[in-house]
Amino acid sequence: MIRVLLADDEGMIRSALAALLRLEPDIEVVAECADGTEAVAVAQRLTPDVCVLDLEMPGLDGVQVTERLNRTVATRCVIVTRHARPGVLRRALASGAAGFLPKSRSADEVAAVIRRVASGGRYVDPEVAADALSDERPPLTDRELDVLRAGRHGETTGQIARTLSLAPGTVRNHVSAVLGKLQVGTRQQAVLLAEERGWI
Amino acid sequence: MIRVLLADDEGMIRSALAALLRLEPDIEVVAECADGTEAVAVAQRLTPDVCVLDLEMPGLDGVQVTERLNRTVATRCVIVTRHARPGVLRRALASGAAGFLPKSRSADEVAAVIRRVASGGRYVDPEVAADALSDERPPLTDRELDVLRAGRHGETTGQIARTLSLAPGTVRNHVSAVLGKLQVGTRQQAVLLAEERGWI
DNA sequence: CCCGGGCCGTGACATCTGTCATGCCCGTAA
DNA sequence: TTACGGGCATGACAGATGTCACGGCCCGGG
Repeated sequence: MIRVLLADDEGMIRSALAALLRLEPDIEVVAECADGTEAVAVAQRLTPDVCVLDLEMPGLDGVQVTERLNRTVATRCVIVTRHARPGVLRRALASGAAGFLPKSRSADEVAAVIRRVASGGRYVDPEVAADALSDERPPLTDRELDVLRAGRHGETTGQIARTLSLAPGTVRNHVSAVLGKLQVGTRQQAVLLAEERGWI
Repeated sequence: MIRVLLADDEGMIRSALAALLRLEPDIEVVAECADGTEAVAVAQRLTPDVCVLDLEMPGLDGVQVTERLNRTVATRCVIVTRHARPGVLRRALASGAAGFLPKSRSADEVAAVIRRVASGGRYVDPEVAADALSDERPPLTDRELDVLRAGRHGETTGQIARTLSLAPGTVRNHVSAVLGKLQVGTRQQAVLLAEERGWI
């Protein structure tokens, strides 16, 4: 019997998956969680064989949950996400995830991936993997990514500068470099593009 | 037997719901669609009793699909969405939807709502309805909303002005009014807030 | 009728943002 | 060691953005 923890902030898909998985004779859903923090706590208590984690969750996201669990619990994590971009896959694998499945795939595949991962294997969606190999890796430097992250929600340059302890001019310069590399004209467009590609 | 069409661009949830609904003895899933345009075409051909439509879809969104179907086919639409805000509910009901269900609800409820709608009733999620009554309606004027929409993706003021056939100054003035009303400091923050609240 | 209020459109002005040239620091190759 | 390249930080400058005060339009109430 494979003991599974399910974490997704979207109740409908979480309960639907749980119901489907309960129909499988060799799978037992031992917990359902609605956010990352809860998932970590519950997983540490129950030590499920496999954790199926949504990437986008309030509190800790799927990648952060995976990192913590890999350091503390003997469990294997499958990350499920709506935005299946090469950058996201890279982050997921770097965090130690054993499986990666876009939500564009059918629900049937979840059980199959769980079995594979539970038996010690790994699973990465072939299509995203192909993209990740042909690959565009972020052409941005660390500091440039920092600036984009700090300016994600339309923060003013001054605010970004304060959060990063920089002079406003420096922030503007990083932004300028980004705009050039990404061939866009606005900070907001740069942020949207970077989110789109899973760089931040 | 209630004949149901399911439309959602996220394959995992679509297939999961379909699988669960097929377990219900009185419900038959006659079609699954991945975008709005397809949903309209298929619904016109099959005339299902109930259409379950995701709000966020490529091509036509759930509200637009509902509008078109209400003009052409004898079917009833349930709109399902991840972002269940009063503004969204308002738009959904204005389009003639018979049901409104946030994705935060459990998957079990879908079948219940389908039955209710199929028998001529309406269903609106009580929690969102309460929010919509206590109500925050957009404090923004039509033109201000136009400007926000045109500037959604970080477009420059000049571009916005051109798409709306306005002088740049006018656009700036509308933006300024919005920033004041919404108590934020940036156009991007205003856009994010308006999207958040379902105003655009 | 005339007035007031709300919304729209516009231009002048101050401020903020992006561009550019520059200097610093560090790791590496000659 | 020296020279070079890359990333980081900064300030001066030009252009875009937001603020403000103004005038026109329409509608409903004295």
